[in-house]
Amino acid sequence: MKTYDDCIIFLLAKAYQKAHGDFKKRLQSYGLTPIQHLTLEVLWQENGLSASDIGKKLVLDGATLSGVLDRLAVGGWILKESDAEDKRVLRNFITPKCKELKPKLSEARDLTNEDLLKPFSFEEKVLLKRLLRDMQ
Amino acid sequence: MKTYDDCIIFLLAKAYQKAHGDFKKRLQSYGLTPIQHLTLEVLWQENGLSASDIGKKLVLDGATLSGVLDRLAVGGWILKESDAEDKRVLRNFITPKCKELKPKLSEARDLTNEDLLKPFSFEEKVLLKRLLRDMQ
DNA sequence: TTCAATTAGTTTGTATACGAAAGGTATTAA
DNA sequence: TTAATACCTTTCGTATACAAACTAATTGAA
Repeated sequence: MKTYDDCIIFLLAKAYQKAHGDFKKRLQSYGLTPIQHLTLEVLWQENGLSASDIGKKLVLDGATLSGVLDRLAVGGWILKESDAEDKRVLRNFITPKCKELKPKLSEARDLTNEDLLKPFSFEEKVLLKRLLRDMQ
Repeated sequence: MKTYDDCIIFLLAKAYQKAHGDFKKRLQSYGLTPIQHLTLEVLWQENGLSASDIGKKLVLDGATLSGVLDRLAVGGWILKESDAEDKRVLRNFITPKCKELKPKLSEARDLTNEDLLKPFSFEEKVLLKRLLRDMQ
């Protein structure tokens, strides 16, 4: 390991930086950030999850998610409702506006993914994803 | 693309999160962060570079680097000196303490890289690095 | 030469990210 | 039944990250 260009930490940082930046630009017109979009994605799969649930799925700190969910609520993307059985829990529900825009938003993610993987063959795409998963 | 687990943006985010977190832990006893370490690495290669120079090498925003260099100076890792020829430029120089600790700090980075790549064969390591580079 | 455009660096504002601690609620154990 | 423990969320502090606006210094073109 001589230079930062051969350092996996640096390479991952720069690859993530590019992916995040590209996605951020594509989402700009919607007023959403990448992590906000990702959070909505979890709720599209399973509406009404708590911050704790979402954090487990996305491997994200509760403190981080607290702010993300706040901004999503302020933006009218989700609605927080207190759980009747367990008063500690706040459940997060997709709003009609959010449901309506889902196809467009998912398309934005798909297009970004395609663009990012454009340099690679099918085999390379599969391999890259596997290698990244295996780092965990 | 059905779930975030097949999304390259998400996979990169999580792989980077792990690399960054592991490196952060390993550096904790030195009072350095990963990005601070990376900045020092640039200066070890070429002492006296300006913030602008470093930003070009690391593909980092000037606003970000401004804070990073400030904290490095406060921590006694670098010394800022005004350039005689161009008064706009601040050149950053490694301190003796920083030079002294370089072997230990480089070892910390190498060990983190080794740990992160432990799951892979030699061929997979080379391939992963190439794929990440080719994303740029 | 002069003045517009460019460059270097900082500051401000917004948004992650996480550790630690605080405050409220629920469960378990003695 | 109370005390200890575990859980859910928010707040605080620190550190990236970047856009935009700003000052100061330099360069380039008319």
